[in-house]
Amino acid sequence: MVLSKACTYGIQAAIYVASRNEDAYVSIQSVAEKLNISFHFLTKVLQQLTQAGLMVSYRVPNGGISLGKPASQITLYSVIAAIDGTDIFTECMLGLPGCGTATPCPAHDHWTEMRSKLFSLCHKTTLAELAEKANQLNLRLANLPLV
Amino acid sequence: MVLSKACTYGIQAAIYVASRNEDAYVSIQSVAEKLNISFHFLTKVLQQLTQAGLMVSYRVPNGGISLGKPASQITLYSVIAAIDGTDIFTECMLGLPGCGTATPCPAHDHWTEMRSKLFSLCHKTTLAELAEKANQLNLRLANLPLV
DNA sequence: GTGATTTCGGACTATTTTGTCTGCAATTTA
DNA sequence: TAAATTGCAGACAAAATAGTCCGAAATCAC
Repeated sequence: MVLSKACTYGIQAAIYVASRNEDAYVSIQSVAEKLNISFHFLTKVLQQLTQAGLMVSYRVPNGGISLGKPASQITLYSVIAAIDGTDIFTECMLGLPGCGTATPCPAHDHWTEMRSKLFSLCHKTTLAELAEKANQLNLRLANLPLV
Repeated sequence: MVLSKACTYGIQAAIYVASRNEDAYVSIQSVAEKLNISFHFLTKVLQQLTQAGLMVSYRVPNGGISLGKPASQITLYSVIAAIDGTDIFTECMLGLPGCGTATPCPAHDHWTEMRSKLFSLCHKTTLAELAEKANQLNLRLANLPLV
């Protein structure tokens, strides 16, 4: 799996919050229910996003979480970086320590190209774009089988 | 991490075996030492490659393992598929069950493009190419820090 | 102030991945 | 035939990830 489960949950939740187009807070509980994610687990994941400043939380009745800045200013990259770190954007495909331009592994060139594509993709993709897509056509966002 | 450790070990070992340009068998022990991988763990990984027909083993003094077919006919894809399976080539970025053309997730289009690039890259990259690169300039292949 | 709701923080359990160990099966060599 | 070398198979241990639970801390509504 390229992203950890925690990270995919975080992205899903972020998109969901952004897609509401409201400034009001949403409770983590309701997000977890909508997306079919374990509430307690999601709580911990979202804490990483608030600590990174991507979300703000309000610990109060009818409080919850909300985006820390405009959805158009939150990149997919920043969400991934806050949860999984930046390893996937820098790591050697073969996991070799010290692989780089100076001492490349055999797969280095191919992989560097892939990584930079992923890097720029994640940088230019914002929550605003993803949320808009989620709203158009009721795009799929929850961890539910299709039955 | 996009590939599991087991998978990176398997690829490294496969490249190493291919880079020897010999038909003779190599003991897993010596491969493990060269690449600085745990011998027993590598043994289990390579069993998956022999079961997939990518390698052949010879259980005998001075025996070991060897490629099951010409290095030019073993793709990076087949090695990855034998160890990690094909999930990374088909999975939704957000891990959503049932995400596809019919019911896409918001990141679907972007990700499908990345995946297909990865797919074709892994299909066109053969052990022969990687081994050749490894031989040119003594390219990096072992799990050793650079000191 | 009291009670309700909500996130925060840490401890805990479960599952998966990674790594280790031991004995066995196969086959050559002497 | 006996001994040595090698991969195979399964049991086991350790570490990382995923998921659960509970007691706070914060703040609003009354």
